[in-house]
Amino acid sequence: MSTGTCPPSVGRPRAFDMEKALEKALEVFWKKGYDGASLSDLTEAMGINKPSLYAAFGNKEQLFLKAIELYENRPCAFFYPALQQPTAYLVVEHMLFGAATSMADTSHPHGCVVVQGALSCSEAAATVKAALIARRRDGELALRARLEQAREQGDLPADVDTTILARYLGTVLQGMAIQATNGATPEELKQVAQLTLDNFPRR
Amino acid sequence: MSTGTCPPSVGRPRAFDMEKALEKALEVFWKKGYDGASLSDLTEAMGINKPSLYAAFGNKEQLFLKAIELYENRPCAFFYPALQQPTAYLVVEHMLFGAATSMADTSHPHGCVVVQGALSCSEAAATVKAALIARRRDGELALRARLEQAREQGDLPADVDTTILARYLGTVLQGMAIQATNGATPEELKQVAQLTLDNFPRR
DNA sequence: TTAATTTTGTACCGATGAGTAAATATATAG
DNA sequence: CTATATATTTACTCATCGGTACAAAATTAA
Repeated sequence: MSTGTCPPSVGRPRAFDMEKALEKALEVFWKKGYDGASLSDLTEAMGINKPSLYAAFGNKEQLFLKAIELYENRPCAFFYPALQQPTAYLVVEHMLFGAATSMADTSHPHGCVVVQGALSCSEAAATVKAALIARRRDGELALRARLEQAREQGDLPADVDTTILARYLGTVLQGMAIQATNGATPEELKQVAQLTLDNFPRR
Repeated sequence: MSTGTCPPSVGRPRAFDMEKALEKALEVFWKKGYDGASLSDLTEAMGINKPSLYAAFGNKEQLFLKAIELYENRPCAFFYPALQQPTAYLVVEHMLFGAATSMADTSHPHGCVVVQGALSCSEAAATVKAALIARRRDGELALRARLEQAREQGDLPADVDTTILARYLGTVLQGMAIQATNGATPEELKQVAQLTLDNFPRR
């Protein structure tokens, strides 16, 4: 039962690049959301037709989930890599400015697909909505753990409540996604990032 | 040309309360978003059938816009009333805690329909998306004007950039809407509000 | 060459989307 | 009572929705 991503050795070879197609699907979901993205939108952008899409990715829901996975693992992703920074301040600085840069980048849709992919949505999107909420919570928990580690190492004041601080930072980051869809420029988002950083508790 | 909301004196009287029906429509749009809310969802919640909806409200798009208008004028709206507070600090305090209370209130859908009603959406929703963006920007501009007035009155430090501060506060408020759809409790949102307020520049 | 296997293109499925035509019901004006 | 005006109900329109059946095409294994 080798259900991996490796292509089978026998049979007609796939005529398109799954990764490229998934990237295109991600852009559609990012721009239009799960409910707003139709299969026609998707197949057109991906350059394939429906049977190919279903054979390769399952269905619309699974395609969305795979697109989200790609989103968080792409080179321009900013959240998890920022956690590797050596100090809490640098972690947050990288995170906030990475968000400002990425979310207003005009080479792809504005904002963050994890925030806006299925926020208010139909019942058909309930599964993907739950998956996105879980991703947002996981991110917040990972940030909290990183801040807690910093606090224990004396890198943050001992009286800081890292749960609240992580939730606050998640709130600002998620708000920046909305600002980006409002049309905020990278500079405007960076001003928000800087103001947030100015208030960040230092050792 | 009296195209007001006053009912005509002749003809069969309307059998439903337009305001009540609009309130129900608002709840549906709030929960499901513009794309995710079907006319069946709407007519079922409103307790009327489609021709009545179209006769009374025009079409889905106009119904949405009227629902948004109702949303901002309802008694539990917190944004514009907060601007009436006598000091910048009190304005922001009322705004943040009003948001924390309202957005996690379980008597209606979580979050804010102006934020999440049409964030990522289909082309059919382009008009309402633009309308929501305009509302968010208007709110931010009104807050900026209030902060600027406070600054001129010496109620805020003279070196405060009210444009950036208003954008930052708008970002936090919009992020709180996302947190609310994540399932954050009123208490959790109030902790974010308090932390934001702790950093607010005082005279 | 033949068999087995997988992808592709076309053409379709039933369900649902937003929106409406037309008949009926209920009111007021004269 | 009659005429007019508006609302309601039912049944419908056409387009699109997500998803699939089927046959042709393209590959490897034997």
